[in-house]
Amino acid sequence: MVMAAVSRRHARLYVTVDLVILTIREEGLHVLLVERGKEPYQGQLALPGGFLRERENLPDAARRELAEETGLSDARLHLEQVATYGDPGRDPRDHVVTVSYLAIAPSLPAPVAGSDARHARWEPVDRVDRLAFDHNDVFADALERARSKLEHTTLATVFCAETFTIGELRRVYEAVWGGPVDARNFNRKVTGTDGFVVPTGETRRSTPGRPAALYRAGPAKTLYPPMLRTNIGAPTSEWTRINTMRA
Amino acid sequence: MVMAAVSRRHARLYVTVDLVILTIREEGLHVLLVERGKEPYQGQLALPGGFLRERENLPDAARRELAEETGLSDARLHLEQVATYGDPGRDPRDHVVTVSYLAIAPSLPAPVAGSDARHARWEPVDRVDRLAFDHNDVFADALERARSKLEHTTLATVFCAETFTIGELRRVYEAVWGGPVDARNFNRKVTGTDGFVVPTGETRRSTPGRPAALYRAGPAKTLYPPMLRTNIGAPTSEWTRINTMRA
DNA sequence: GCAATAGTGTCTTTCAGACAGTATGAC
DNA sequence: GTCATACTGTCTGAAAGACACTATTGC
Repeated sequence: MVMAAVSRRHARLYVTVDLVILTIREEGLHVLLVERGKEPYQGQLALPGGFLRERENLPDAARRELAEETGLSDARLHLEQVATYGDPGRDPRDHVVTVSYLAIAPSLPAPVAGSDARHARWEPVDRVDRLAFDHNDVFADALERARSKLEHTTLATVFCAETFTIGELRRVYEAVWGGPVDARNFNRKVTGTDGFVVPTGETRRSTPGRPAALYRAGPAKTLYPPMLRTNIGAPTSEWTRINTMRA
Repeated sequence: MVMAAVSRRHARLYVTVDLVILTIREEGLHVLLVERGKEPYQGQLALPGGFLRERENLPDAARRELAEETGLSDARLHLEQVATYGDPGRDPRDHVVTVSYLAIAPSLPAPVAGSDARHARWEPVDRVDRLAFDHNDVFADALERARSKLEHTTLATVFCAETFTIGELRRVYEAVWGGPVDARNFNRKVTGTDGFVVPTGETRRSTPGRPAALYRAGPAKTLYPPMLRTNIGAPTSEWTRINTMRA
């Protein structure tokens, strides 16, 4: 615990917006990370982000950064503020306050479209290790927010394409929560909750197996009662490994 | 919707910390408000707050402001960050970013001890009307955070004194949620949840009626399963009025 | 037929909601 | 005794957890 001298002067500082962009790829839940090109923490991985500009809104800044990094704009995209980090020592150069945003995107066919893909990449969330600055905390807080929101809201549909199967939606929950979810009880809950999903009438035929009915996101935004993630702890390497292999 | 020109320059701004300090007084849930002594919004009510200082932490700034306004320090006090507001137009003078904190204090015998009580006062939450800046939003978000946290955590004990009765704890829920809670089901839930409250063995004798057993806060921090506030809508003036009269 | 995925049905247990009744004090 | 508050007990219904079985495709 370092006791820094606190000045009496009002601080005038830079504000940045950092993004925790989550998506689901074949092998599970991923987060977008960038490799830092300059000091400090040169060469280390960090969350994408940037400075708030003069006369700019916080959500606008987040959307701008998101577009710069992924090429994604408004369409079917979730963006929510998570927390703010203002430790004087979190950036060795200067006192910088950062506001973190959680972004959730549907599975992207292209990896990182129309961006500086040279230094940006999707990383499996359970491989995230030593990020620059205090980004480990920022990331952990945002991930927990996402996990929690799946319990109380219909947010999971944002991870999916326009239309999706119940199985795909269930795999979203499994990927985010990091554990298996009973398919039968999940079906009951999802189809039984008014406005969660609405059937399109179409089906999707794929490799062996019965074709699955297609749905799209319903008007409901909250889940009452919630779908609680009991007994699903940290991704036990056991389940994660098995599931990673199968997928 | 005003479209302000966004500069390309990085903004260098003042950061403030605003506090939503909740406590329960005889007549229900109250929030601490201050009357502004100067422009803008002179004479209007606002949330207490102040500027972040150089080399100062956000939580430290919040604690400092809290001590200045209420005289309360660490002891048995909940403080948590809620959200950050950065609209360029939220302060007419300058672009100021504010981080809001929710503070929860036990019932204070003295109103506002050791502070500039001249301009500070406790206001019933359902009488909060037209606050300065965007403080209506800030307040609403923090209040909703408190209401939600009572569902999933044991936070309600922070509103109480060191020892308390189940009835007192129930009145905390009723005050925060703004509706009646069934005493019998509440007792079952609270005493049946491991680590929520622990009996002290003592009782408290008061005016007519059987003495109530005293408890203190247990080690549990979360409630699983949660205690959901179903069927408790906005404080229907009906219940609020009745309860306000009785108390 | 087999393999693989999709979907339905049932039993049990936990727990919230909705009640009525008993207990212990002050007066 | 009355009044007021504290506490316990029971019934019911909603819903989650834990199972096994049927259905529809490709091969």
